[in-house]
Amino acid sequence: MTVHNADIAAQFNRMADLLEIEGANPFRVRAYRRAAATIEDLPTSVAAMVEAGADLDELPGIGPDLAGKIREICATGHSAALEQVETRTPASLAGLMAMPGLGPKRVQVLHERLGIETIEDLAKAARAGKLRELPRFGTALEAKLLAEIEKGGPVAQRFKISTAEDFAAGLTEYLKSHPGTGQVVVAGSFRRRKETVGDLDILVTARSGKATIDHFVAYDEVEQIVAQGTTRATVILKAGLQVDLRVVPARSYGAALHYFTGSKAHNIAVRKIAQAKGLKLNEYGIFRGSAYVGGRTEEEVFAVADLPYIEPEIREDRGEIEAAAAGKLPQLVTLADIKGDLHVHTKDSDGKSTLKEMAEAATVLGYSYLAITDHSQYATIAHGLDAERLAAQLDQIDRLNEQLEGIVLLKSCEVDILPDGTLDLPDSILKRLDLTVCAVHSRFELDIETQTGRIVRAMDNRHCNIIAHPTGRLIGEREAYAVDLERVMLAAKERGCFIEVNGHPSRLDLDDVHCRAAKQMGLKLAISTDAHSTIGLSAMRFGVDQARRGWIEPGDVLNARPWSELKRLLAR
DNA sequence: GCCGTTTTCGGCCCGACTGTTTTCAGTCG
Repeated sequence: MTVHNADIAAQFNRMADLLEIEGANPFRVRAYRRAAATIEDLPTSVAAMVEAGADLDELPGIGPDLAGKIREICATGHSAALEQVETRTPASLAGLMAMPGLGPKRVQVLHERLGIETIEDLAKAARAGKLRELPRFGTALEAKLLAEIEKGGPVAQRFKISTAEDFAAGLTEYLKSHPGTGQVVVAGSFRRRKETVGDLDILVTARSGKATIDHFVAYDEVEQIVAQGTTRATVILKAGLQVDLRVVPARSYGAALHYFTGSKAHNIAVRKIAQAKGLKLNEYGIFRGSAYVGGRTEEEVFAVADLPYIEPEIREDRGEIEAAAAGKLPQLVTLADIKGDLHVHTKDSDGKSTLKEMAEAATVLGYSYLAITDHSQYATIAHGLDAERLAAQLDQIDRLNEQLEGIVLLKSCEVDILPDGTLDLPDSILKRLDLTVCAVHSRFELDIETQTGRIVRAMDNRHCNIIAHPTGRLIGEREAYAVDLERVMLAAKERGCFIEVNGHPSRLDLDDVHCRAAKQMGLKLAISTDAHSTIGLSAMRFGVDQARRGWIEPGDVLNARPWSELKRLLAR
């Protein structure tokens, strides 16, 4: 039995939900949620830690009690304490809390007074007009819940960062067009550049909140106005994306930007520091008593806590505050550091653009090299290259390089890792390449041992340089295949191989947590786009964002180096 | 349930909006 970190986190989150419904000590509830978040963010397997006899108390928010529950879940798959709670409070009630308008108190009332346990029970009671009779329920809430259920219930839809960018751009422009509007900035997880966002949090400075909000809710993409006051409003766009707007005065801009950028855990940690210094920090500024003492810029907010500016991408309370206090913040990699792209396709396999077009587009981006990595023969559907066609392409690249100025095309290939872990092309052709990118595109269903062994075996081939999109996941479409990434990364480090951060917004593979793990083990990464056209080259920014979330610095990145230096690193 | 420059007990972040209330609880972020 494999117990995943997500399984443990799910049990702790359910425990928190059910205890909250029971009216337990809110700080106890918070302790379960905090522990769940800690475990979810952990790049190593908690089950493996338990097996190795590691001290779980070392993890933040995990004390003796929760450490015991973790060990129990790892050993048995479940927690007796949770089962105990579920005998009193059905687990399905946790699902009811996902309904907008229902929190722990109302769910408790529904359960106690009407015996409601499921969404179906809730629908029945709402249709019978029974909800309106309950304390602190009314006809408005009853109708709202029923409408939500008939719409298909709560779907915690998340949007890819690239999709969110589309909506954010249009909205930002629209808001800026309103007279009297000052700054307009999208905060929240969007600003922290998470791979997906659940909603957009937009912050605006303006003289009149009401005028700004009236303008906001009149946006032609608005489907529904969820809430509308004088300083904030919430709407749902026709595409289903929720957008929250907050209006603050200019002197609160920095404090509000910090507050609404989050993450929540980061904010709490900073606020605690301010509080310890006798100051109050909220979205309106920094206050001593009731006197405003700052908050116009984010720098002022951090200064209150004696901290330097912390980049939004790492504000997750994963050690950034301690690093800032110690003057050890990473100098995060930026798009400007990137010297070339190491994973792109052309018309020769399944791309849309020619070699020359790709080279020219890369030149425009200021790159000094571009690795051409068309698919190998196994990928028949992608018109993959066999040794003969690849040889012809290599000759063509040689000829093209003689004409090109300011950029060099690197001879490469995205070679399939076959089910047995061998590579899809013979060494006789691979040895002609400047570098070889290897990837899994088949047999995703293999068990974790076999899949991991397959990838490690591929790296045993001395021509293998970079493992592309190491988990194969497609965000919102396909789960990662079962693979022990830690073992893959360690094997890569031992063999002088590297791992890719695929910048395609549907992949972003490695994820942020494993980028950080790679850095900690001294494994360098390639940030690549997997572009299938000249337009695809622009996805580099998403890869860089993901790497930044993983604390990656230019020195950790293969393609932040000039080709002469990169070439030496690739020799194995 | 965790945690400690307030250290083994007593705290634990804070404000806006809604609906239902007639001064505020519940929810949300």
